[in-house]
Amino acid sequence: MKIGKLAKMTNCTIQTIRFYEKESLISSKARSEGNYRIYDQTAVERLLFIKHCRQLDLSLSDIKQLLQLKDSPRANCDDVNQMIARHLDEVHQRIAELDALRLQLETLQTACSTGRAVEQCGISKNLAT
Amino acid sequence: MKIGKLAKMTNCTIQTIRFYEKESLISSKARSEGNYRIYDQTAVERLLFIKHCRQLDLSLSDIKQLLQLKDSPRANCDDVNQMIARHLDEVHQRIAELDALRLQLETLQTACSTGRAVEQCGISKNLAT
DNA sequence: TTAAAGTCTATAGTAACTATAGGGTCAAGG
DNA sequence: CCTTGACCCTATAGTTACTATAGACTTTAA
Repeated sequence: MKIGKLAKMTNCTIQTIRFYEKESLISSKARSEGNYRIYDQTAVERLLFIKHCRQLDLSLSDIKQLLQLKDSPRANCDDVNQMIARHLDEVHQRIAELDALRLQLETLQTACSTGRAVEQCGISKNLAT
Repeated sequence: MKIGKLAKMTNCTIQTIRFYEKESLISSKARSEGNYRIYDQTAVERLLFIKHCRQLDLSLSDIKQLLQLKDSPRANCDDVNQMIARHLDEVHQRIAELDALRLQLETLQTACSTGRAVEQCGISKNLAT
C-alpha cells in the first residue's frame, strides 16, 4: 500500500509518517517506480505501536528504544520496566505540579469581582507581587 | 543597572531577558555608550510580573496581553478574568488527561514481571495492541 | 597594559509535529 | 492524445519558550 492508505488505516497524517521515517522510527521496505513509498502489514502494526506509545506520552526517543527491544526479542524486559517506571514518575510529578497550579489559579480567581478597572483588579495586583 | 544585575535580581538568565525583549514583553529605556542595555526599577517589577505569570504557566502571548492591560489601567478587568478562567480550564483538562494516563501506565506496569525476555513481556504485548 | 568579566548580535538547537512551496506520477474521461 | 484531479515527492519554515553557542566589543581591576 501507499502512504495515503497507511495514513488512513492508522489515523496518522501523511506528514507524521514521513516525519517518523526521518526520525528512523519506521521505514518503507520499497519504493514504487514513481518513487512512492510502499508499505506492508508490518508497517501498520509498527505505526499503531508507535501511536499507542504516543498516547501514553512516551517520547519518540523512548519509543525508538522500545522498537529496538522489540526487534531483538531476547533482550531483557527490565529496560522496558524501567522506562515505564521513570515515565510514570514524571507523570506523577507533573500532576502534582498542575494541582498546585490549579490551586493558585483558583485562589487568584477569587481576587477579582467583575466590572472593575484593571487598576483595582485583585488578579493584576496578585500577579505583580 | 545593566542586564547582569537585572538577571540576578529577578533570577532570570540574561538570555531569557533578551529573548523577552525580542518578544516585546520588556525593553530597556536606554543604552550606555558601549551599547549596553540600561534598566531601572520598573524593569525589575515588570520582569517579576512576567516571571510570576510564567510560574502560573501562562503563555507569553497571554502575558503580553496582561501587560498591555496593566499599561492602560482603565481597561476593564473582565479580560483578565476570562483569561484566567480559560487557563484554569486548560489546567483542569490536562490534569484529567494525565490522571487517565497515570492509570494506564500503572496498569501496564502490572503486566510485566522482571527478568523475562521481551518476547514474553506483557508491557510490550500491551503496547502492540 | 593586560587579563578577566561582562556585554553585544546573530544563529542554531530543543520536541513533535504541522504547513507550505514547487514539483512529479498516475488513472479516468473527453 | 490530452487534460484534470487525486495522490505523491523533497525541502524548508513555522510553532513554544527558551538555551547555547560563536565571534566580537566594552569595561573593570590588578
